[in-house]
Amino acid sequence: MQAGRYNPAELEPKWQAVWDGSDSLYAAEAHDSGKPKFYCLEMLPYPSGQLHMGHVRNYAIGDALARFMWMRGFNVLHPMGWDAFGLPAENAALKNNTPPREWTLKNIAAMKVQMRRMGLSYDWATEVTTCLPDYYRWNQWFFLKMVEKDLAYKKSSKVNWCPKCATVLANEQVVGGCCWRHEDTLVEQRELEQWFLRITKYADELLDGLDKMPGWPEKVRTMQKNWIGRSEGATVEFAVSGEAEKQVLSEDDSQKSKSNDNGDAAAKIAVFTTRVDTIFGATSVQLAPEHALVKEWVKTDSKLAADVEEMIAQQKAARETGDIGNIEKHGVSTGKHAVNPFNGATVPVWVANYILADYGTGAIMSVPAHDERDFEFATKYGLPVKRVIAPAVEGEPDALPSTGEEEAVLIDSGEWTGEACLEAQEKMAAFAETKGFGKKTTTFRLKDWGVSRQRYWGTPIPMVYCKNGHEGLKPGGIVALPESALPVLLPDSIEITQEGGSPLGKVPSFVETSCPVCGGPARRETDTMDTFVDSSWYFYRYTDAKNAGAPFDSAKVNYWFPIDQYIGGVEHAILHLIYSRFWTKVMRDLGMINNGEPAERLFTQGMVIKDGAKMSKSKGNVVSPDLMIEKYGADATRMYALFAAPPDRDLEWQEEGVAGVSRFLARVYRLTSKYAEGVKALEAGVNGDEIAPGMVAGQTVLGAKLLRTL
RNA sequence: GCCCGGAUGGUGGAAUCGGCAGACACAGCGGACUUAAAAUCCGCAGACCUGAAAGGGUCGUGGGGGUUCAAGUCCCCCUCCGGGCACCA
Repeated sequence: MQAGRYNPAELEPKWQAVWDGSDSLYAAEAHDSGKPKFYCLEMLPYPSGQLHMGHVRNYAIGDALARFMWMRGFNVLHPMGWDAFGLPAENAALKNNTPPREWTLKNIAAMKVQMRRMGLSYDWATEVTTCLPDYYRWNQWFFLKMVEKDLAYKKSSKVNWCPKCATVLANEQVVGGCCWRHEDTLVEQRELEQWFLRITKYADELLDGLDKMPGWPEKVRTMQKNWIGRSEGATVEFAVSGEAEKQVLSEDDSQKSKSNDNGDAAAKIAVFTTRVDTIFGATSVQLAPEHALVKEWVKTDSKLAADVEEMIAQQKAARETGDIGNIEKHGVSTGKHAVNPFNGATVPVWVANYILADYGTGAIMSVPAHDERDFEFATKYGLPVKRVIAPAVEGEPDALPSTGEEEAVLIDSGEWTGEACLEAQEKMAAFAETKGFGKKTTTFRLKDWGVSRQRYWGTPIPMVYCKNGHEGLKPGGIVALPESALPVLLPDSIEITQEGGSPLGKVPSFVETSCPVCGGPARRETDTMDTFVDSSWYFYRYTDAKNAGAPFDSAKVNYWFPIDQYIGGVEHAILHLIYSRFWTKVMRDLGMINNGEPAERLFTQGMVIKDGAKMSKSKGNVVSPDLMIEKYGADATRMYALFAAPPDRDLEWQEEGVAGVSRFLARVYRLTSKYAEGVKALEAGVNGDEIAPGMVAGQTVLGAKLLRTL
């Protein structure tokens, strides 16, 4: 028998047919198999209809690892699914007049064919498709649980609106002021009634957990840390002098409203600071233009009203040119004054464009001597600068503003003079609390997750609005459906529009329903859930994908979890990867799972680039995986993706390199074929000229390499 | 501005704990096979100097300093490129 010629076009389909034919080949085994388990997971794709090189790289890495662990004798779970809800299906519907459901399922089928051609070792018996009712009904189920636990609530607030998507976006979906799907489209602010998930309840745990996750890249942990943005400091109340109005609180600060019944209490401004030790150096108080007190004052001060309006307009303009963050500091005096409760000093109250309404209390004390921004502002407007931290070298004052060294000591600070800054921070906050004008406070940058979307192709929110508006229920007659009413099915053939409001609102058979409490007429919620809800827990469903009575069986999840290796793009660092950590903690608190973190190890692979730029249609540098497979075979394509650059770095796609890998595989094949006779003699029954393809042989080596890298 | 990466031949990159820099591959060059070409196989290949050749020598991992018997690798300073965050009080 002559040495076989390497012909992937012949070889690969043959073996893929063998693999497809044996269902159990890559199937995970039962929990009592006695083998150690290994859960290898790649982020599930959106079924756009076309696999791109980024997918190929992601899945080649996961596949090599899964096979490696499988061959080492682990019980491996290596599933795949489809993040199948989302806007592109609606856009396609508008464009081609194809229903989103049909379009999506067709794409899934096409991509599955591509994945099989890639020779990826998925256990298709555990496949999850998020747009099918047997999956999304559990989104609804979780939502009801969260309503019950007060983790889901509805409120009116300023939200991000993408005019192209014609829907609201979560904060995490706004990238550089633009929509995450439309990087050239600026997000607008709109005031809307929306459902929110109380992710902030877990802010501390989400943050502190990051330090106990050595298997996650430092980069991702840092991004999450910054996103959560915990600041420890204090709030201190400055009384507005000469005011005899009711206390006005910033909008988010509902807790403090108790001490509000005293009608003649002076208006107070609560400021948040991380450096309460420098309060003796405060020479003004600065309010955000949107601050509640400012809204009061402009009613009787038309000059102030005009100035503030202009400030807001300027900010909006800056946001539109992308210059927000660089605009010059700018402020107007309100003519009012406030009293520093620590030393009784009366300082002017200003409105300034660099104060954010939605961070802290929307108001600060300005300490120009020890804060750069305050210094810049004070210099511009001639406000006094008062040093309260001793210079590092006595008699040689360092340049202002100075934030103080570790050992810095306070000066000119009344009874705290001579205290070390760090200690003074603690003591002064405690003092303020005993005196009732302040307290230690922690604020977060993280906001609750807005999950309402004014779109059709998503999970219906299982809530109704009773027209009778019962007593004792949430305001406005908001009624949660009973579990027995699930799933709330998405109606099938409807007209997709992109005008204001969800397309579901125009489907009477969907909207009109009855109240589960009184039986009277009711209107369904027509917004759908953010698609990031779907991907927040999909990897739990893989362990028990066909369960019709529950999202999953806890025993199965507890066996497989945590995910041993999660692999995907870094672009989800503060989207999917923070939402799914939140969801995991919620499920843990519902008693459904043991573990509080979903993944032991996370790997973020680099981008695939071509001619120095990320592959994209607009740049015209897209390389089609299908074409590569056709020309060089799946093995060469995959092996090149693994070999040509370290998995965590960007990979420059060079077709000559794929050709080189293909030649390498041909050599391996010839070499093995040459010895096939001997192998045949040793193992009667094996076809000598049909040595298993490079997929297995090559990947043992690459798997070992990968493990070291991961 | 702040945080995190990165910089090694013509090219992608390797060097895992401080121990022969340039693995492997692409492109290139020479040879074999062929009527010829492709494919395949064998070989050469960091730069510079030197030698007829075999060989010998000097320099060399973005730049500058340092530690060490020994530095791509550790320390300090700087430049450039990529990414993230960005008035967060």
